[in-house]
Amino acid sequence: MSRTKEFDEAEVLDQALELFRVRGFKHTSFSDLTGELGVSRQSLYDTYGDKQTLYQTALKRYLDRSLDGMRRKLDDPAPVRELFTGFFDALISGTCSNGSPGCLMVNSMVELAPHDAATRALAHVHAREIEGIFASRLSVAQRKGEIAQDKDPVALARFLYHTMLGFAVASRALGDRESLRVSARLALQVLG
Amino acid sequence: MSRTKEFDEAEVLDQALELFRVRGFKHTSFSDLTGELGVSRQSLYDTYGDKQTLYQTALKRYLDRSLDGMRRKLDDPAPVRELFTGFFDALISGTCSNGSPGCLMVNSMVELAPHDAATRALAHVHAREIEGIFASRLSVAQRKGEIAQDKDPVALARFLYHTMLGFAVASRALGDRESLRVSARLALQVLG
DNA sequence: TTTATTGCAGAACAAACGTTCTAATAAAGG
DNA sequence: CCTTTATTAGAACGTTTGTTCTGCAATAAA
Repeated sequence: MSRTKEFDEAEVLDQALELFRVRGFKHTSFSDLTGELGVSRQSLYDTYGDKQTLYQTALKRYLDRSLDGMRRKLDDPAPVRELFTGFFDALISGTCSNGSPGCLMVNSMVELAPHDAATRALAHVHAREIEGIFASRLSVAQRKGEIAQDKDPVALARFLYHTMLGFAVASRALGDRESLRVSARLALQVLG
Repeated sequence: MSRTKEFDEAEVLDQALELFRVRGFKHTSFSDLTGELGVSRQSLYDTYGDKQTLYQTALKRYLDRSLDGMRRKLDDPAPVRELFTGFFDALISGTCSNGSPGCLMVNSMVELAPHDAATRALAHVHAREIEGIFASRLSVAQRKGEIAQDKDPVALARFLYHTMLGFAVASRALGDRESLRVSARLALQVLG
């Protein structure tokens, strides 16, 4: 019974995500969304709820996808230094790809986290999970003797996370990919 | 001739700056401004121009003040490592002080730089100047033998700038001051 | 004290916002 | 076919936005 949707639910969600990523939450109006996505107002509301809910859904999707990608990329027996070098290079090429809209989560952390509890919660998940992924991979490396015993994998992980945040800002506002790659090399010197 | 203003022009500008810093540009309405600043709409317009101009003026003021402060703090013959450690600690305590609204420039880089040329220009000034301040101080240290000859002061400066950006985001959204201090120590390991 | 000029308060404005209502449309089951 | 249910397009809603207009108050010079 009933009519079928004229658009792909997941695909349109991704388009909305991309729009939010480029323009931010407040700077993206509902008219922008219906215009760019080619979906009517009512359909958006029926499918995703109001603007805030849509944003939150997109952000959650982005977070999940990011974490999955990171886990996959770091689940590799290569030497840590090489591994993280490649990891950061990929991140810089990706996040900083043409037009460089940066990272939706970092953008949200700046625009919304201080005033929206849900976003703040997701930001904390982002931090905790990525630090966890980094730390566990660094621990393995430490057991294999690739990293000195006196280093704290958790502290190293946090540091790498913080530099990641900086890269996201730089790529969005300055977009100097090459010097970010150089910075990544320097950051990874902390591994010893 | 004529009437005198009932408010201090510089002081109110600082209040506006602080409001923008906490809430961002789009999330701060003109009513918010008149309400919190205790100045009438018309007076704000007469004194500072429209909202965008007011923001830009505040941002420029913030930038100048920041750069001056940094120059002053780094104009010190102490050993670089100590000097930068103190510098970052102060920055973390300041930017991350209670409520931690972060850095107005970093917030602007994320919210406005991609779509506002004037903000983007100020962001580039921010980057160039701070990198310059860092680099020149690092060069002095290198000449004094505090830093190995094979290191590139400009690359080091850029790296430190990028980590600074990350700290601003982390302090705004996560507000974990202590682990930022630990990260700062790790970042400064690149000095050798 | 008058006059000229600037500052201020609040009403008023059009435009844009997020959201909802209304009516027409399309598909699937009977 | 008809009925039912869901989807859609577009008008409409009330708010809020940034900005301006209007009228009055205060100051300093003449």
